Amino acid sequence: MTNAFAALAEPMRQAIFERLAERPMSVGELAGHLPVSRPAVSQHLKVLKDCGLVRDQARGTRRVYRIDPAGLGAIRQWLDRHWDLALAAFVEEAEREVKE
Amino acid sequence: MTNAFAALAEPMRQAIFERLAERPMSVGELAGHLPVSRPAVSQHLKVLKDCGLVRDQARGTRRVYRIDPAGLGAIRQWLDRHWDLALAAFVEEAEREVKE
DNA sequence: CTTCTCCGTAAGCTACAACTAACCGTAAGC
DNA sequence: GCTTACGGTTAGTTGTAGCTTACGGAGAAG
Repeated sequence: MTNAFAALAEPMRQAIFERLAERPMSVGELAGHLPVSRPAVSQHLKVLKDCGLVRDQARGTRRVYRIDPAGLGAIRQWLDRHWDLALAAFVEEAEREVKE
Repeated sequence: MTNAFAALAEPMRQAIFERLAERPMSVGELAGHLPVSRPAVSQHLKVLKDCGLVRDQARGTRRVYRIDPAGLGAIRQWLDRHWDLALAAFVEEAEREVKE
């Protein structure tokens, strides 16, 4: 996947991410609450992990996944940067229309 | 498209969005600066428009597109909500580990 | 050592998204 | 009126993401 945006764009990954936002969970537990198979959840977790959005921890035979706050931070930075740019352009455009 | 996240996930739409963040532009001008055909840009703009991320305005035969700040606001709200959730879960988990 | 549980990975299929080429509609200019 | 410029829409193709099934590996329990 290219960036963290694309990772969270997928609806199923959003659902997984929201579940993990409540509390850390194992792969099987996630799959039990979602309408997809366990391998599918595992693949999604791999994508989220590569983007730095989640972290995994071996817990016996199970593998517990939790959210990595740093991942969301990167998205917020991107959004804030373009948020400011968009607002600046919007204000500038509004001022120009007033002069006309 | 499902949500605004998926709209901005596409790299080409991100490029278009960043161009419009600098200043409003027409479809042909956007296509001239991007490595895709004009219909492709038009289709991407349609997606962005449906998500409320951009607004269009007829300017003679040309059609000028600009960013709609309200669109980014929705994403920020979603992000902030889950940002708080993730942080809360993270802190709670950290506290529990201390007790063990 | 064997068995069971839990998970990751590979192979294969299917569905959808992104792109181009071609067409049509509309506004400006002669 | 005709022509040109600009943009939206459609049809069709192609690449790729997401899913399932099947398999293999690692740890816990007996």
